[in-house]
Amino acid sequence: MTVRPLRSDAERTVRTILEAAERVLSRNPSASMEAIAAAAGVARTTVHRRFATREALVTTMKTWASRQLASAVDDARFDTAPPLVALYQATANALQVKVSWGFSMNSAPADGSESDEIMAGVVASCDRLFARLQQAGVLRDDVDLVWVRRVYYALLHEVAQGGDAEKTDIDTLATRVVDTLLHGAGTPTAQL
Amino acid sequence: MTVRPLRSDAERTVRTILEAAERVLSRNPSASMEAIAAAAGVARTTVHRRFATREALVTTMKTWASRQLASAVDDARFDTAPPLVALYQATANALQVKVSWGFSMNSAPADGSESDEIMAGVVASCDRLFARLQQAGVLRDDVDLVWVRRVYYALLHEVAQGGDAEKTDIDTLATRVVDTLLHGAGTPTAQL
DNA sequence: ACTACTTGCTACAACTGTGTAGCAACTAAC
DNA sequence: GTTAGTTGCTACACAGTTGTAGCAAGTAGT
Repeated sequence: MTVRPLRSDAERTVRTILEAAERVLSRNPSASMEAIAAAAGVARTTVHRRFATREALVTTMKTWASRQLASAVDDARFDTAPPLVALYQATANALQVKVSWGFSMNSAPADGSESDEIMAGVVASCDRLFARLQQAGVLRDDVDLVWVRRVYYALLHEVAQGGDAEKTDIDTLATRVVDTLLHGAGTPTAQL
Repeated sequence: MTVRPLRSDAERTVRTILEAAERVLSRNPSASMEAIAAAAGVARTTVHRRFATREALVTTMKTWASRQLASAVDDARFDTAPPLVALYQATANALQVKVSWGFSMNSAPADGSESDEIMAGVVASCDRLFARLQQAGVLRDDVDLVWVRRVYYALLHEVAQGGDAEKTDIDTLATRVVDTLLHGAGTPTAQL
């Protein structure tokens, strides 16, 4: 159920396994431990030495990914920088994490788990930022901020999963997300 | 691998199983045949009588769902109605299908399968519609139409999955999707 | 050399899921 | 009443996955 802590260069093995698991599980969420071990270039028993159960492995992946995302958000100085700058920075930073850790970030974490709490914290930061953007007149007054956040997450997801994530540079992708979130795809005069 | 066709009221059983499978698999994509049978209120062997293998069941679900989506698109008179009307209609119709058949529509169909071809046809119709919208001046000239379609799909997905899908009426949801797609959430003056 | 640590390998037990077969019972049609 | 069709149930064979244990071998530090 929990990770068995070992010594020295085992650290490296753990990282290797986590990255391989992310690679494999993002393609096939129900891939076997055997497949993960093969991708990591280690024996299946070695994986079990580090992660007692499959569940423990996945939990660790989620925690690991959520921590990286939290760092990415912190680096954008969400609460102090001018809101539009923070939004752009956070988008670029989050994309970088999301491209490499898509599986771990998309599968919902267990209630009360560490990753659950971290992700909830990120959502809270996000909501605060959008509130600031609305007060600054960047977001319309009549939009539902929860909906805005959901759209923002969906756009991040879309851009991170799309095949262009590897070959297009982060800034182009981030610009696309923020621009679409703010202005959509229509002309200003287009009316429903 | 294929569905075994039987006679009379077996038709009803098949529908029951398909709907139960959708309900169960949308919550847990790797749920067992046992769980699906239980949800359908039949014995597991009965499921196997209709669908020789698990794969056959899923394939049938995808085909079924994609046909319904194709109907929904046809009903919107994609190619003849004024483009904005068609977009709104198609959105409302598609949402109705997507809410009840989320699993079957989201999981990628096998290459060359019937559902694959149907879904490809829907994408083509969709792209034609967006091209017309661009020519009509509804969509900006500088936007990438492929990106627009991807955002549109993502918005549909978001709205159909969100908990509000059951209790909010379809027109409100469709309006939300189209409005967000066209204008985003920002004020016209907001600049990146 | 000795020790601690880690790994690969083989083997094994337990469990789960899948697909098939046979049989008794029920239903509707004729 | 007979028949065809359908279902539930039990049972079984088979595959694959998970988790554990033991042992030989390799590496690094002392």
